[in-house]
Amino acid sequence: MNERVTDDHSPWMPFESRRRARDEKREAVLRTAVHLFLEQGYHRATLNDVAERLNITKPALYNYFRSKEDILFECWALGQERVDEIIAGINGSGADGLGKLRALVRAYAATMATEFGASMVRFNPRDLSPDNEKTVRAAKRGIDRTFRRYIADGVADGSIKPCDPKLTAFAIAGSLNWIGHWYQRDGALSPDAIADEFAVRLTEGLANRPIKKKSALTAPDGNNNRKRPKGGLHEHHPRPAARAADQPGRAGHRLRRPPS
Amino acid sequence: MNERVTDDHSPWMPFESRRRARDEKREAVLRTAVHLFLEQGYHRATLNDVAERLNITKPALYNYFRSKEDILFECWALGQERVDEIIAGINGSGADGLGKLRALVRAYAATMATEFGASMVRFNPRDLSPDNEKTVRAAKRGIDRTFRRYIADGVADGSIKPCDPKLTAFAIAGSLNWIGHWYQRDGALSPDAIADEFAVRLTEGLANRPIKKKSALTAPDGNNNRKRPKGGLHEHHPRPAARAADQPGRAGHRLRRPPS
DNA sequence: CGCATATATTACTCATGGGTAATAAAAAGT
DNA sequence: ACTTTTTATTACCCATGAGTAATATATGCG
Repeated sequence: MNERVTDDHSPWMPFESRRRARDEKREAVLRTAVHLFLEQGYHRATLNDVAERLNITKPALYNYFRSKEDILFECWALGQERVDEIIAGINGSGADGLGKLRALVRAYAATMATEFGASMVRFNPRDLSPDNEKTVRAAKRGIDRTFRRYIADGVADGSIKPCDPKLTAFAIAGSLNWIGHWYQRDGALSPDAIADEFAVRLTEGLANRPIKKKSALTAPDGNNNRKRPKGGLHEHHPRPAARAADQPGRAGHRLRRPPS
Repeated sequence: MNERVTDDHSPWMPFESRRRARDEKREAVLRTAVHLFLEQGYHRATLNDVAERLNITKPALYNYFRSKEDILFECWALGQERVDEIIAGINGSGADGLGKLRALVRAYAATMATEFGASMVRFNPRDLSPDNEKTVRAAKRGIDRTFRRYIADGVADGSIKPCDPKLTAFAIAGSLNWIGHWYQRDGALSPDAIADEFAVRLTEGLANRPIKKKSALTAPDGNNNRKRPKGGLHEHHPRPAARAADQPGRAGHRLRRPPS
């Protein structure tokens, strides 16, 4: 389709750069929004605040998102996508229960030190539409199940001392989730330092063997992912067109898109 | 003053019963409010909701509280008072570092399973007036310092293995605070069961000696305090009088009172 | 009873902020 | 250059809900 590249300029450049510019702006909105939502709370932060900080005006935001709630949900989704990647990576590794648990603790702790990660635990699901709320709650249960499964696996394969997987998972996940509440991105502790410390401390009481090494497999990007969580952040997001209620809330997962 | 008890009815009865009735209503407002604030979030729950559930109307609430924010703050204060009592009790005990830490973990966990306890970690301090926000943040720092101090004491007296008190305190407090997010008061787990389990699990990795007994001194009321946290809930709270801005936000701590 | 005080109701005000309509200013395409 | 599409702006609308004024109803009390 349209492969007439007769003259010397690729006809794809404009399309591509336009699409990229759009997604970069979209991303900038989410980064600004998650920052303000965490700083002031979802209800106190206004869309005017978000727009003003981006040097645009409120209605411009509606070229990229359908509603304030949509923005909230997309912020959450970026954090969740990161966690999904982490879990997929660990499931693919051949580690035993304790190894998988340590890897999860480490990567999850680092994620909680990002703003999109913190949004997963500091946003109130009740502020979302019923559909989006269901999606979020299901994802939270999924994370909880993963913790419990790794623990149960470890008990089964002997790498973890016998314990109640449910309460143990709550205890560990609680410690990690709380990072999203106290971590100051301008403070002294680096996300990696916290992640390493927690990976050791939260599992040493459970382990049947001493700690060997920081399993690096679970943190594909070694650095802290401050600024622009590069996960699945570049995915089209076509555009709203003239305003007209059309698409429902959104499909199963990912491939979210604005109005039109 | 006024001890003329010439006729057969104590002149104190009416005053007293009136004052008590008032405080009971005040308390009922707070219990309803904390429930709705936790269930729907502070901003989604309206004062009409609170009033309706009490079979009164919104303006009636202003006989007991100066503002919605005042109600929010008082909910938090009840949870905080309970924690203050717990810490005071433990400080008075002669236990060593590990003993004090275990006692705190146990009592704090049980508190987090109450609605007023959960309000301490689920309410956003940013929703409070600047003064009240300062009070809350100071109290949070105080709790954190207490955890660190008990841990440092334990390391010093040999009852706790060497560790970083700061991160260890964050880890333990995070686990406990998270209880306020997941605990369902209509679920299977009793607050005591959770408290016992957490007291053991969160400290076993740190202890230099095995666990001996559940230190009962820190939980004065053995039962779970479902319904009406009887702490410092009865304390006058005079009344608003005809509406007129008068008293400032509130003094140092406790002895809070309505408008005028 | 009859005065005073406390408590509650009905009927408002009014600031806030999400969302939209109409339209202008850029880019892209031809 | 001219047309179309995308992106942004200005100027609104309007639902919501906190808080208030005026007033009515209990309750206490001499």
